[in-house]
Amino acid sequence: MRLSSMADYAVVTMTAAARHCGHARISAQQLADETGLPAPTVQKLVSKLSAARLLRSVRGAHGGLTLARPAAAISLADIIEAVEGPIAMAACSERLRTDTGRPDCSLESACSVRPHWPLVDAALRGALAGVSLSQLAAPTPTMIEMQA
Amino acid sequence: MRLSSMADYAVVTMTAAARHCGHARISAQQLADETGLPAPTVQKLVSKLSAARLLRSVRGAHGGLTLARPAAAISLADIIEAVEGPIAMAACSERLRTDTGRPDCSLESACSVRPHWPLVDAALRGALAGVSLSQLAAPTPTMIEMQA
DNA sequence: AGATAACTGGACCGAATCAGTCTGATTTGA
DNA sequence: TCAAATCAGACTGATTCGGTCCAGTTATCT
Repeated sequence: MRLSSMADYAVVTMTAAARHCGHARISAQQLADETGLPAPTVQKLVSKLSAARLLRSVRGAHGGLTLARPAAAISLADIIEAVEGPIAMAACSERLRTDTGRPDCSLESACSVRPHWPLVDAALRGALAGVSLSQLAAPTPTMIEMQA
Repeated sequence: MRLSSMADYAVVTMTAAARHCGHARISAQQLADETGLPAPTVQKLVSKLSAARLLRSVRGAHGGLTLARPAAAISLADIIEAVEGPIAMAACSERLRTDTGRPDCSLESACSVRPHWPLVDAALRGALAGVSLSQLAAPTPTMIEMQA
């Protein structure tokens, strides 16, 4: 139940970017300086975040990064999925949607827990989707309401 | 956002134990046979689950395991925390409650995201606490409602 | 047009965590 | 007293992950 370090850093990076939204474009190097994260790590992160359409990047001299959407329209679930892939608690629930049907869990079709995982995943994703980037960027913690 | 294999197996093991609740005590070996998991792994799991007061173990000849509480009173959050420790998304939110205050994240007090993690953790835990073992043991998936 | 600045994508390596196994100690019932 | 079964800890091998570096591409400024 812990987040990977990369996903953690991604949240910090997006929060830093959100503070500069509306101002100028910000470079990956600048984000690294502000967050204290190593520059190559930030570069790797912004690549994934751009591919997921959370950041918009402008190349060339005086290029940089901006949020692709307003901070209120970006959720914690978006950020985590951009870096870690789809939210799936159990290995078998991830395979349900991705691959060839080749079994790796010895139980497989006989597993009674298996059909329940997608519902759990959805519940978890709902909780994370209820937290917006603008809430995370706020200096004072705000109430987080859960939604179905 | 993925569960560790051990936590995954713990859910499967608890589900198997729930199906025997009310009947006789069941041995760790029996659980291993039914779930298809290696016996030493199941032993390690039941140790943790017993320490967390989710299973009650009876030693000696004709000993075995039973649920410590009715399946409806055991939540997915209980099982996961028994195996993985407290639910904490970010490393720093775990340290908030556990240790000496020694910093390992270079941002520390200046980190603007930090105060928000406990709220996220609570939201996530709430979602997992809403899923009971009796729901997981049911052959047909049931609706999972979220609660604050 | 040339040079510079910035993002893009991949390969690579060291380290830490984790899954799994084994062995010995403890407890209970016959 | 013997046998059965759980309990607790250390150990090991492998997989994954964090982090870095490099070459390539694109756009602006002089």
